[in-house]
Amino acid sequence: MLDIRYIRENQSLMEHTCKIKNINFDIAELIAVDDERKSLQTKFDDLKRQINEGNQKIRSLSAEEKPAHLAQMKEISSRSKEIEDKQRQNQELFHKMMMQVPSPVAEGVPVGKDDSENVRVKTWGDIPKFGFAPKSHVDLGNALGMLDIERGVKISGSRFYFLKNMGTLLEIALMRYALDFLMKRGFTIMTVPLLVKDLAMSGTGYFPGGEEQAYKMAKDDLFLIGTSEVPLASYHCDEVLKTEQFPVRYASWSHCFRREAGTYGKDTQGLYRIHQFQKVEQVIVIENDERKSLEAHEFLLKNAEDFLQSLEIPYEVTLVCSGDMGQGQVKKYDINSWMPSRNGYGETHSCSMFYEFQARRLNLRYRDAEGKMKFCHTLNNTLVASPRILIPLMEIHQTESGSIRIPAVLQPYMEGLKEIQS
RNA sequence: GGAGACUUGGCCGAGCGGCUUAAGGCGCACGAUUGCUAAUCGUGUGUGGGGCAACCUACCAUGGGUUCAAAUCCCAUAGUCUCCGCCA
Repeated sequence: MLDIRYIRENQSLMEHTCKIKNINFDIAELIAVDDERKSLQTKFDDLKRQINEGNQKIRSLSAEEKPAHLAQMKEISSRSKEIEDKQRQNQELFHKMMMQVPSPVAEGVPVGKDDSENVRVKTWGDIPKFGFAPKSHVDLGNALGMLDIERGVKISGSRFYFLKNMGTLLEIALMRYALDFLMKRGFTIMTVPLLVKDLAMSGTGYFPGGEEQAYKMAKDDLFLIGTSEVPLASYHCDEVLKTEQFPVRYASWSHCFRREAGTYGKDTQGLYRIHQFQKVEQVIVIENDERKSLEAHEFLLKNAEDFLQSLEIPYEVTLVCSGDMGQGQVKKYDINSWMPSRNGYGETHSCSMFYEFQARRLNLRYRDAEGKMKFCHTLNNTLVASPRILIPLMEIHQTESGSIRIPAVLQPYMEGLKEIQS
């Protein structure tokens, strides 16, 4: 959500933003609704003032004066109720519209229609050349007893899977390594609720719009999180933080659930696109300062890059173009890791910067040095998501004999195991 | 799951339907004073909305309702606590 005053003062920028983000929204209509909101508010305030004044007078009136005065008061009161009704409808519409307004993009964000126009800003690592026919993670996993997709489908349907033996341990090792990694970089780690209320989904910007992608617990009005960004960023909602608390750095390990509606037939191979996965996520909350946001954004990116480098996984970083960005994002990097079986890069990380978009929705504020209330800035990035990360990890480190070499940093988390063999 | 009690500003805590657009205290900020990291006194101190401003207005868990008028009465919901039951 943005400040309506900002929207009014930057109408053409806002219209441009809708266009380049492919969001069908009428800024002029919003402003008209806001005009009505203001005029209703003024009318309502005035009637209320009359009522308050009239009420003060009642006690000092004589018995003869009272009936006439009361009749007049009734009249004003019913008028104020009418206005109040109109105001309620107007507020509802206003709020609904405000929730749809996109954030303008930061300077330097490329304009483009979809992910094909994202701009690569960096690559790291050499794309592996195998002296043999490399296997896919599915073949490797099956051969090494690490996964069972067929039975996952049998039990839960498409896009579900079982991990087994070293597959399970490797995933847990990655999660634990990731938490240690972030703790060393100043993050407070958390285990979070996996079921959240609408306020958290809306507050982080997933609703409205993303309802189809979330599993809903109908009886309880709760939603399974698709990322722990949701509970983490919501953690301080409705609170007023102190500047000494910044930067707030939270990391969590969680399971994540996504319906993947509308992706039928897409990425059906293996562990790339599934309904349930585990992730260690980074979230930062800081002051309302664009420069600090940009710094934090680079910090989050670097954490993920360093992590991938330590796992010896080649990757590219892309600056996501306007059309591929979400409604609230101001700037976004994707990290795509090399996946031999796809013969290309596949998205493994998404690093988002929001300015105050989420903080406004979450009512997440702080008092600045002058004592003024301000909305915070929020950012987030993946540190690692599994089993997707297992794709490059298994495929890149496979050997001719069909085993998988374990990167040195993970070995301590695998009781010193250096290689997964059949 | 059953029964009951409670929910007021950063905190504590008053509050017979109109003199409360919330007393008082604590805390906090600023100032004064005092021979000194304390005491005393004074002033100020919530969050939104409208307005250049003075100012007006809303907010006493949340949402409805009654009334000319609601923190105060009624209904519903949520949360906290206590007791009972069930259970890992």
